[in-house]
Amino acid sequence: MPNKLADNVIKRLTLYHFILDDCETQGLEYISSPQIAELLGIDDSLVRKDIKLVNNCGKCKIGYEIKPLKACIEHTLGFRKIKDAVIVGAGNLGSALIRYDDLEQYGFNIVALFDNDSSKVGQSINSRKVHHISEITKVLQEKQIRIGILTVPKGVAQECTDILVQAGIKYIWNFTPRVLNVPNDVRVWNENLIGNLLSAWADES
Amino acid sequence: MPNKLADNVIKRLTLYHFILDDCETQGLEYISSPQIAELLGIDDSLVRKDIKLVNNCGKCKIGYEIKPLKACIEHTLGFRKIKDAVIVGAGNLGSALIRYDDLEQYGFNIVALFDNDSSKVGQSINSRKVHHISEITKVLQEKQIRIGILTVPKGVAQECTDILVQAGIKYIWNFTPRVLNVPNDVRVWNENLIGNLLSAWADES
DNA sequence: TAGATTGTTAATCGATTAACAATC
DNA sequence: TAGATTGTTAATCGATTAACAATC
Repeated sequence: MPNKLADNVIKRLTLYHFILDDCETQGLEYISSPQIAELLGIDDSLVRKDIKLVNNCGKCKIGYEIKPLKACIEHTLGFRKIKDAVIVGAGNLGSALIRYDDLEQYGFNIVALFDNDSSKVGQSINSRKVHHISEITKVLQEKQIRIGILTVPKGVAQECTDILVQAGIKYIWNFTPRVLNVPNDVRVWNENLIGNLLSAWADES
Repeated sequence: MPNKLADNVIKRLTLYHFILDDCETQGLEYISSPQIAELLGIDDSLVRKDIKLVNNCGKCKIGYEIKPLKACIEHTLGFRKIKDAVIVGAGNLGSALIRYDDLEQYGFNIVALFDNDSSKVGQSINSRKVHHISEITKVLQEKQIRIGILTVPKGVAQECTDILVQAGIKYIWNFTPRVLNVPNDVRVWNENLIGNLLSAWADES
């Protein structure tokens, strides 16, 4: 990534990519910034600014060419670069994520799952093996994995985090309703489903 | 909700609630704004400002009393108010969400699921019935439901959205990698898992 | 040409951070 | 008292919006 983009920009670029992918499926060739802005309820000049950051140029009166713009976003956000990750917690959410093919399409490769339930250990979900949590250090170090997805019950969230940190994980995608305590060199993304849903719903008086 | 709070504030308040819940489990009685700020990597004055918005008062030198603060956040964000919702798409993600007990704890009550796969229709998942998508208008209007959770394959996302809108849904929690086209009076929250994960990972050079 | 669109600068807006008096 | 903390105002920072010349 050339210069670090702001989080908001990355999220919007991802949404633009969804739109472009959809347009491409429909066989369209061009799209304009007001069209994108309208779909997302944002200002069209913001769309143009964002697109400028991925080094794509539009054409006056016509807009942006869909295929190259899509490729620019993919390149800038690193969709093509394979990012290995593991899932800790082979429960419902963990199982759903490993079957969520879109993750793979955007470059995230789930290598394995971990759980402490011995009835799950040894099984395969979507052709990925479930290991016992005690094997985590071995597997992570063998495969040099830096991204961990945490989908365990909240009661063991911190305990599992400590194990992940110990094993050398640097990015934790946290689906538990818990705030995790980690060293400074580990980055946590709190998915915070509850907070997102509540803020969407907060318009309701 | 007295005055509409900013989305960022709502998300932070939810994270504070996670922390308070954890502290309560540990039997703690007080917590200070620098302690909360440290856990979240934000400024302590921001924490105090947020807490002021839910009408809770701290004590100099001691901090905030955990139980009442937790209750204030619950009241302001409406955790206690039951919010009925339906899930459209009884696949892996939909099935995982209906089994995700934390949603219920924060006041979201999933009433039913809908799918077009006749092998799923009639079954129950976590004691909620799976209906055929054609029944949606009937069920929604019967139960006055305004929140829909969309976990269908992206190819049918817009089609299902149109059905939801037709049936009177006003809030859509969108888990598909698609931007949905809706009328002005319908609010969409794009969960955008991909964008969130990419922005967490974007530090990596 | 007239009109729609891009690219870009300036202005605005809102959110976060810094600072500090008041309190216990 | 000394020190830690709250509550709050002012300053800063960054993100979004408005405006408009250039382009086709």
